[in-house]
Amino acid sequence: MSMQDTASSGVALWRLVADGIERGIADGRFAAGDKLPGEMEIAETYRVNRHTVRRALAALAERGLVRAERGSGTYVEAQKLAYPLRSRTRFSEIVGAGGREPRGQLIEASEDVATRELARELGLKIGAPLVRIEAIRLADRTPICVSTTWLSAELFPNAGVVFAATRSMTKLLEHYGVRDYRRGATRITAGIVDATDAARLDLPLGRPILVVDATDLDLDGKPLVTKHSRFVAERVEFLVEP
Amino acid sequence: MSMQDTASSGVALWRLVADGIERGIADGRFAAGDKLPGEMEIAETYRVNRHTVRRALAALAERGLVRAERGSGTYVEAQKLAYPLRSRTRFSEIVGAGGREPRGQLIEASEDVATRELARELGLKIGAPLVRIEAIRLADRTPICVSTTWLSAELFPNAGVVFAATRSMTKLLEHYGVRDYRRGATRITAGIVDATDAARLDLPLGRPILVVDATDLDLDGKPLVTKHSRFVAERVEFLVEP
DNA sequence: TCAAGTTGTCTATGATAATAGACAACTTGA
DNA sequence: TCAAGTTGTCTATTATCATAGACAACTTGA
Repeated sequence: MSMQDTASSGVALWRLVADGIERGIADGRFAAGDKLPGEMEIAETYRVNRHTVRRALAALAERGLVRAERGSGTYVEAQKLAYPLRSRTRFSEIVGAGGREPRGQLIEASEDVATRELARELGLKIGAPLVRIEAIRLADRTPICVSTTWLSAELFPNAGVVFAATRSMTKLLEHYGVRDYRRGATRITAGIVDATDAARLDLPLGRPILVVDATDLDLDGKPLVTKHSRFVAERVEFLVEP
Repeated sequence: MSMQDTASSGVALWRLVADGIERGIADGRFAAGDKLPGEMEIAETYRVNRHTVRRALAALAERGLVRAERGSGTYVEAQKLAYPLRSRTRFSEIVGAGGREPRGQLIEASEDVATRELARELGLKIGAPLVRIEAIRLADRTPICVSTTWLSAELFPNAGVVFAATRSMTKLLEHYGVRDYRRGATRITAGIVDATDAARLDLPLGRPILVVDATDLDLDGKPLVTKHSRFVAERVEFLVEP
């Protein structure tokens, strides 16, 4: 097939194929990490030579949207989420700014008691009653991180139920009358994903994760919540701004 | 310059040029009937070869958006004026609805006497005194039609002078107290432009014209005026609505 | 280990895109 | 009438687009 057959549109065939695949990624037909159909299969669906498909895939790979693995297939490369670390950090706003849809999902909510570290972070006494929320955050359909959040059970009774309903920490705090809050100390380390998180993050074992410990404060500097988050390293990129 | 130089976009250069010119037509930078810049000038503005510009213009000409005239230039082809044929037909309203400026121009006004056909159309006796008005109508600066209009000289004395002043048949009738009127029988045929009309319509000899004979009636059904109009076929399109 | 399926690379061919130059044919205005 | 400017047409060259076939290199699952 030559460009004449497409009514001589002035647009190269490989570009049409590339646009089609990109649309498939954008609208979720091909999710991040998914394996695309084989080059031969794509060639057949678009009625085009395999080399033309390769040209299209090369263009997408150039932009980092897909990644070819010899002998295995071509995979949708999850674009890294640019995650600015500022005093005011809202997951939903960050994801939305990237043109993606933020989602939160409750995994588990339970009661807990403050260890010495948790007590210090939250300004409570050791053994104070806490609510522990295990949640996962996604951009579009791609898991970005799982985080464990602790709140004082006395200040935020039934916080687990509220989070399950709102799916947003910001809205949870609003529910208890917290109009605004800001990020306190943030510590970042790295590690290897464990089996539990791997399953939750849809990630193979052995992959690196970014571990973030942070405490959010109200405007008076009083601790509200403290979190222990594990980000998929290959899906996120922290931006530290001056 | 080759396609590589445009970051290998997969879109042919001539297509980009064609799209640019088309946008210029769409947003009014180039009005209908306007002469486009010369091929060389376009080539310089887009930094492409003249032949690439010619390819772009050929694509636009294929779609009827422009028309090249050897030795003169390339012109924006006036889109055909959609001319609905209803019982209430006002040239100025039809042209205005298309976003173009209607104009009328008196060519000649003279006295005449009713032939048998004119007498029948106007409900007068053969030989009755008439006013004959020769006028041309334009949309923007493009001639659309020339029409010969006959009115009773007794009912509309000095009609020629009034039309020269008002340049509108509707206003002429208003001047004589006719508040409203409607279209009676309309007959449409086609023919070839004669030398006189060709000059008036700025049209080469041999081009087809639409010939419309119509009589306008007042609200009681009494004939007011009868017309013999010659429309430039390539500039107008009659719409017959149920 | 092996077969099937995948991506990577090579050669080859024809059509199209884009460039370049030259000249013909025509229009316009001085 | 003439010069300048316009579009039309021709040849020619280079690069890209698209196709086709063959085989290598690799992964995966049986």
